[in-house]
Amino acid sequence: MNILEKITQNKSAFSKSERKVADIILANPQTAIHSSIATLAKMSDVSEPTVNRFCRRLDTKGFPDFKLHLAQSLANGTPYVNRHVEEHDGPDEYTKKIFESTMASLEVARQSIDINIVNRVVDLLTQAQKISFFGLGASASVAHDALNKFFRFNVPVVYFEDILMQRMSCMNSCEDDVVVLISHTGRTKSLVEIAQIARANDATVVGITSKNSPLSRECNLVLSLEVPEDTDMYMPMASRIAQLTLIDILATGFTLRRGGKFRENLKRVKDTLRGSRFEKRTDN
Amino acid sequence: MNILEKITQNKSAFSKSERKVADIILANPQTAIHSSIATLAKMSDVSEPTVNRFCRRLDTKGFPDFKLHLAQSLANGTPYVNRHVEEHDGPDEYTKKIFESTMASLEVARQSIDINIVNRVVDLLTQAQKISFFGLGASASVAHDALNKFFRFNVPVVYFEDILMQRMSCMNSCEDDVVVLISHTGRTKSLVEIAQIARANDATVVGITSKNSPLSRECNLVLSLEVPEDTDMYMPMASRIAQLTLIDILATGFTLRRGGKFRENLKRVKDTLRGSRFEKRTDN
DNA sequence: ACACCAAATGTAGTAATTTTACAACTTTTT
DNA sequence: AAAAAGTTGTAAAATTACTACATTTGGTGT
Repeated sequence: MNILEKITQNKSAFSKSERKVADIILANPQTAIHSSIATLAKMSDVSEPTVNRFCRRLDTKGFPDFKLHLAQSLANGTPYVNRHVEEHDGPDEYTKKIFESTMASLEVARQSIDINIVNRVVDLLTQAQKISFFGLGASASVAHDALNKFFRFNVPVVYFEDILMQRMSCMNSCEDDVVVLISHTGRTKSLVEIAQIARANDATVVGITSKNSPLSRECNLVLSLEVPEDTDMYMPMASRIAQLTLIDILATGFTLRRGGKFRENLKRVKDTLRGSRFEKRTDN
Repeated sequence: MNILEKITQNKSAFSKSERKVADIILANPQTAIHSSIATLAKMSDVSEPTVNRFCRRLDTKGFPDFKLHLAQSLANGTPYVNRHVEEHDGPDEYTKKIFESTMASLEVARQSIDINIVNRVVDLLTQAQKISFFGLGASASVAHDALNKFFRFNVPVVYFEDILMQRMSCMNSCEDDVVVLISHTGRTKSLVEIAQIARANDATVVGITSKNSPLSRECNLVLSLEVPEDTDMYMPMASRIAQLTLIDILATGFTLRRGGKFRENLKRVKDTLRGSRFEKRTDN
């Protein structure tokens, strides 16, 4: 995707003159996007068609199209080509990289989401008698967060960390209940079992998990998030952020569906917290 | 900076025909950057010079320059100008808006972070005898997530939801303990009290909270995150994502500080989970 | 070492695109 | 109601990018 990355990668496949062009562009990409093909050719000390051929080699339609791609790469705030954290990275580098990769993952997640399913899940949630959120490990905190959000809506909402409690809760579920199961991989055995139990008791099971996973096959509805996880760190990071954002979306859809008066009620819930807080000074 | 925002802002200052152009571009910016001035003029049902004049009114050098700016704005992940969810928004709109506002908030958060403090906090954490993560309400799930991450590092790590448990834990803390307190507003009374208790017992208190808040004044180190929160929804959304990303950064810094061997250990922790999961089919 | 072939590069002309200059039309003001 | 200011479109000019072809370069086999 990123064209600057592409240039450095393919550099070896370029010809001598094309490499001249590549060097000039990499050295000063900001100037490149504001130059015509003629000036760029002169700067690189090659002919204009060479610049054009260079652009095509990078799978762009031509020079103007190349400039567009380049402009986008520069805009992303991704001067750093590699978003993966490396051994020798200092705090400034890994901070930058983690922010950038998180944002990039959100972008990917956004594109992978099926709006129709979002809508249907919101439908289900608004009509539910009881809503349960279950997840294990890293996804437990996501379920925890969902509890916090939906609790404000004054609907019966359930969350357990303990798998036995989760099972018991699902055994007692009935037709108008919705069980939301969260798992990045969708391979956690006990969650799959819980999905089965919930369905056996006529509850509707919604999975926030990956497509074609064992868990997804047990769900009535699957909100799949295809998030590239940086496996170097051996920790779920981006996937969990995407799940949380999805929770935000469901919660938002929920409040919108309930209408304006409902939102006023939310405000009251928030105001209730005031007693537990220090007042904000009004002099700033 | 962002040209799409600029268009909607200046929309009232435009002439009738220019507004036609603005509408077409706002409706389909992705198409606009790949069109010539002629096709865009035809789509907007105006003449080519009108499009050109439109571009100049937005302080660009001309149509190609305008396309460059537009491309950059789109790359930034900010196609829709208004990121605030509104009453009448459909699922596609609020989904898009929430993703975009979340990403935008991360960008703001990134810029507000003080790398030096990140580095010092990582220092503290690597040297800590015991690490505690406490938060209440929406921040509880962030603390919960931090527990999940740091637990993998094989360091004594503590997390409680219950404020009495939090207090007791802090009373028993000693010099080499680090207490991380998470609160978006920094005005939650009991958390401020916990900070005081922890400090009285010689623990180092790190706050993930906003600058100049009551909580921040009680901390030894403050990682301040200035995140614009969309208060219309009366729910913490973006702030919490930023906090989680910060936790990711601290965890990453922690593993990097500990070196390569430590990371192998992490892999083993992850592998241990395998027994509780369904195997991934290898045929895809 | 020379001839030959293929790949690479440049030249010059062509096509597409954008911009300018000016004329016609609309709207507003007096 | 006429003039002025502002807006929009037409057509030509200028810029810019692209194509076809010619030349050069570098490598390979005899």
